[in-house]
Amino acid sequence: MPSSISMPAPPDRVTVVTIARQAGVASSTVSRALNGDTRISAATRARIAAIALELGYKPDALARTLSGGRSGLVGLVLGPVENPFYVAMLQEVVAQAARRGIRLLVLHLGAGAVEDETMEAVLQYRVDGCLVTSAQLSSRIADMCGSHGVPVVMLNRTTRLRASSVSCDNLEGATEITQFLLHEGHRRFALVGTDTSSSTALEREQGFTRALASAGLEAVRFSGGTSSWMGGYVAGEGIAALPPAERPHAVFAVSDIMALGVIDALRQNGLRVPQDVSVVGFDDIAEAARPTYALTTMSQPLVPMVRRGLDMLLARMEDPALPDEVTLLRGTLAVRGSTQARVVA
Amino acid sequence: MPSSISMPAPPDRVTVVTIARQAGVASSTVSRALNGDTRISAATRARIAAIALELGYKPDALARTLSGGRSGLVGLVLGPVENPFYVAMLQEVVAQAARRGIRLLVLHLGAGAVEDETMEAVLQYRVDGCLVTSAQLSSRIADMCGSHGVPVVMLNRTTRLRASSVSCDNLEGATEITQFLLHEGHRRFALVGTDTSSSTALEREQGFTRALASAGLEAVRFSGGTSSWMGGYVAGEGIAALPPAERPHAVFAVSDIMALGVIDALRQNGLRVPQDVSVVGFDDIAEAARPTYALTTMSQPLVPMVRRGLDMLLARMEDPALPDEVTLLRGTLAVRGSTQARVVA
DNA sequence: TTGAAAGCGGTACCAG
DNA sequence: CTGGTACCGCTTTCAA
Repeated sequence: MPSSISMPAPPDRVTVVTIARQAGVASSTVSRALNGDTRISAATRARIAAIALELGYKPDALARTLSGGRSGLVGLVLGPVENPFYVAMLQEVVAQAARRGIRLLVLHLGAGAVEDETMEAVLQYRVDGCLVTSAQLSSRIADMCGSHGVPVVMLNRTTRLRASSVSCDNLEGATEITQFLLHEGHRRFALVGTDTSSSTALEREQGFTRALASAGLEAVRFSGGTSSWMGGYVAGEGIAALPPAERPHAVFAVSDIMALGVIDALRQNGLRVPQDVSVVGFDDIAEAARPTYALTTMSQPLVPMVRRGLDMLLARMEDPALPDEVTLLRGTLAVRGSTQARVVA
Repeated sequence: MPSSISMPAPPDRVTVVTIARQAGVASSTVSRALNGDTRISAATRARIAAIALELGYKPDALARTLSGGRSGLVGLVLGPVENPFYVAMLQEVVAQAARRGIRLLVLHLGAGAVEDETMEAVLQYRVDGCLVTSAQLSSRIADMCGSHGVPVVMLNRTTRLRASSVSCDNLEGATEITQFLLHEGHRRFALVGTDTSSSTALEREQGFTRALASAGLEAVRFSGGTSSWMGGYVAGEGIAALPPAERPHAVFAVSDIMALGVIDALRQNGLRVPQDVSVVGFDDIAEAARPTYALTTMSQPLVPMVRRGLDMLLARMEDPALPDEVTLLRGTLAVRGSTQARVVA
C-alpha cells in the first residue's frame, strides 16, 4: 500500500550498522571510531565521521545506556513553584544542564508528596543522578536513590540524609541582615515564618532570633502558613492590626515572596513601607527588585549554587564512591528601598 | 575486595530472567504474564506476579523501548517562565502527566532559542511525543518532530505547522472582555501589547481592536517590549504620562502579567485603579486574584486545556496517522475590582 | 588496526 | 498454554 500523501514515511533510523555498511567496515569499528578510539586509524575515523555526519547519525541514547553506559538523564525534584525562587532555580538548572549535555527528567514538582510511580522512574529510566530542591518528602527519594547507588544532590536544602547538598548559608545570611537592621536603629521586630518546618526557613529564623538575642532583643512571631504571598499577606495583616505602640520597626520574613505579601498587607492597611515599617526578606527573587517593592533582602547566589550542585552531581555520577559533601555559599546583602534607618525618638 | 561500609552494594537488577529462573519458566512467559497476556494460565500469571512483586521487579523502560515499544517519554518545551502563566501551565502538565504515567523530558524552558542538541534529544531518547508551549522558535521543534513522525501538540498557541494545538479562544475572549468594558461605559481605550508577535498576543489584540471598531472606537497602543511585569510597567508609565484629557478610561493588556505592571505604574504615578482608570488582562494567573490587584480578566481554562492537550497527544502516540487537530476552548470572564463602571460625564 | 560475537533487558514471532 | 529464539542499537571483550 502506498503511503498516504500527508504522512511522509519516517526515515529509517541511521544506526552503526547503516554506517558500517556504507563504509565497508564492522559496526564495532564504527562505534569505536565515533567515540574517538585512537586505535582506529585516523583515516578510517575521519571517513566514518564524514559518513555519520552526512547520514545525520544520532546515537541512540537508550541503546547506549542499555549496553552499560550512562543514561545522561538526571532526575529533577522541584519544590513549590508558588514561590518564584524555585522557578528561578528551575530556570537556572535547565540552562546549565543543557550546556553540559545533561537531560532532565521531571520527577516531581510542587508541594505535594512524591508519588510511588515517580520514584520507580528513577530505576526504570536508569537515571544517573538526582537533583532535589526542597520538597518535604524528598527524604524518600534520597533513600531510594541511596540504596540503589544513584547519587543525589540537594539544592537549597541541608540534610543529614545520605546525599550531598549545596545551599546558601542561611544562618549567616539571616544574621547579617538582622545586624543590618539593628545597625539602622531598629529595636522592635517581627518575624514572619511558616508553619511547615523546612530546613531553610528554620535556619533563617534561628539566625534572626540569635542575632536579636545577642542584642538583648526578641521578636514577635507571625505565621501565615506557607511560604507564599498569601502566607505573608496574612501575617502582614496581623502585624498591621497591632496597636501602634507595639508596632514593629522592622519585619524579617523568611522568604522574599512572604515579604512581598507583608508589604502589600501593611500598605493595604494604611501603613507606609519603609517610613512606618521596614521590611526585609531572603532570596532576592526578581519581583523583589520591582520599584514598587524595592525589597531589601539577602541575595542567594543562585548561579554559583546551581553550578556547584551540578559539579557535585556529575562528579558522583563518575565516581559513586565519593563521600557526601555539604557546601554552603554566602549570600550578599541587597539594600533597597523597603528599609530605612530609624531616627531615634 | 570487600565493599566499603558506607556503600552498600547496589542490588543486582531484577530482570525477567531472574524471575523466570525463580518460577521455573521461560523469560518470554514472564514477559507475557506480567503484561497480562490471557494466553498464560491464570495460575502461572499469579505466581509470576507474586514473585515479581516480592523481588521488587521494575521493568526496564529503556530495554522495553529498544525492543520496539513506546518510551513513555514526552518532550516538554516551555515558554518564558517570567510569565507566571507558563509556570501554572507547567505545574498542571506535570500533575496530569504523572497521573497518566507519562514521564516528561525537559527539552527547553525560557524565551531563548531551542538549541540543536536539545532537538537531537527528541530522537536520541525516542521521545514519543512533544508538548510545546509558546517559544518563538517552536516551529523548528515542530518541523523536526514532524519529519520523524513524532506527534506534537501545542498548548496556548495556534499554528499552521504540522502539529495539533489546544488554546483558549483568544479572539473571542478579547472580544468578550472588550464588550464588557464598553458595556461598563468606557469610551477611551489604551491597548498594551508586546513587540514580539506571538500568535496569542496578536489574536487578543485583534479581538480587542475589532470589538472597538464595531463600536466606532479606536485605542492608543502602548508596548513595553515583552509580555512581562516590566513590559507592562513601562507601558503603564506611558499611559500615566498622557495629559488628563487623553487619559484612557480603560486599559486592555494582552496578558495578566503585563496588566499587573500597568496597574503598579499607574498607581506609582498617582492614578487610582479602578477609580481613575480601569484595567483588564487576559489569563487569570494566581497573582491577578490578590486583593491588591483584584484584576478583572479573561480566565483561561487551564486544566481542561492541558487535559485536552494530553488527550490529543496520547491519541497520536497510539495512532500517528491521526490528522492534525485544532481545539479552541472558551475562557470565562472574571470580573473583579480593577474595573468599575464609568459614570457618564 | 579491525572484525566477530556476546550481551544489556524486553518483546514478539514461530513452534510445539 | 508455554518454550525457544531472533532482534532493538550500541559497547565491549576476545581474536586475528
